[in-house]
Amino acid sequence: MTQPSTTEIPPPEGLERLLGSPLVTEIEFLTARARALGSAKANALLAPLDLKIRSYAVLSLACSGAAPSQRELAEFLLLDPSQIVALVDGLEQRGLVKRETDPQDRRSKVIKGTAKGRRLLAQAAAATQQAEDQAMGNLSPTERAQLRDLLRRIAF
Amino acid sequence: MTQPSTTEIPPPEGLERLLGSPLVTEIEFLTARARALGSAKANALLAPLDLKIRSYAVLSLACSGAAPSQRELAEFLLLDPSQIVALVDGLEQRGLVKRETDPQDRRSKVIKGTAKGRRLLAQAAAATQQAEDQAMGNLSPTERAQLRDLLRRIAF
DNA sequence: CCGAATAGTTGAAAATGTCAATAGTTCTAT
DNA sequence: ATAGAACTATTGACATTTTCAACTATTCGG
Repeated sequence: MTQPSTTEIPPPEGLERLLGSPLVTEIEFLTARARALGSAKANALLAPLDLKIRSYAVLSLACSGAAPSQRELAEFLLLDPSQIVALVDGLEQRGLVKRETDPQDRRSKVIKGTAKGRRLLAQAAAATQQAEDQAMGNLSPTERAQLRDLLRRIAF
Repeated sequence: MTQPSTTEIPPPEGLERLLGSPLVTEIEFLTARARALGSAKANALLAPLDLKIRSYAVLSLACSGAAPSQRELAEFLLLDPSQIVALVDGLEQRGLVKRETDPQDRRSKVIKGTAKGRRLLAQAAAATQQAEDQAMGNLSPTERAQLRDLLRRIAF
């Protein structure tokens, strides 16, 4: 005796009921969900290159020409300094980045991408670009630009 | 020439240099950073109520009237079902929600907020609202609405 | 020069995420 | 009607991530 058995339309997802919840109006929830979906996709596309979002971000900044110190990476990526150590260790062992002690301040080490690192970054950037395209398939280029700008203003 | 070092101007944060990095144009990175900042703030404001973002989300959905099953919560919050068990356990032990086996399908358990749960939710919602206000202080009400809509479209 | 502060590193503990196995229930196809 | 497939919640193991407290080397301020 199931009520919606005979001629009722089965909901494709069944979660429409929850979409009306007040939670869905909260930016915090929406960013968390968008991030979870996006990073899952990006990680999947980066996996063939033996990178994750984290290591990709470090590699990208290392190759950007900005020559960030590990402390700067930690602050920028909102990670604990000890995590940066692990990430840079991994990339350095693969010959993708190198540590250089800053002559100005010999406590700090500047992270620079190697030629090999830049080559891998090119592929990785293509992968994340693809992930972004998939994630934002619903949005027009204008809307994507809008979203980028709005996010940038709450992310810094 | 990327060296504007006319005089030694110590930057207030020092991270401006990294803001020009290509990484900053990637939505994935921006949502991750926005989410990290936002959830840190929200968690801090929820801490006095002995809630975290996760438990708050479950409580909110439980009290929404939608009477979600645990499987639905898992899918909606993009969490493993086993994590839902733990979250609901915690809330149930505090008398904030209750489990009811669905008469329609006795495998599934429907989560409903109690009166006590709704009272706490009211305070918690105020806290997250405050967190959101702080996080989006830079944005006008119109921009906030825009951001919400754009996020909603990539989050589902 | 000396003490305070900082950058990187190490290691441990706590929190999260992931996954496989299980019991009870429902569904599907004979 | 029933056997087998599929699904829900649950448990427990295991990996990953997060968080934090030391410790060394170096720089900074007085």
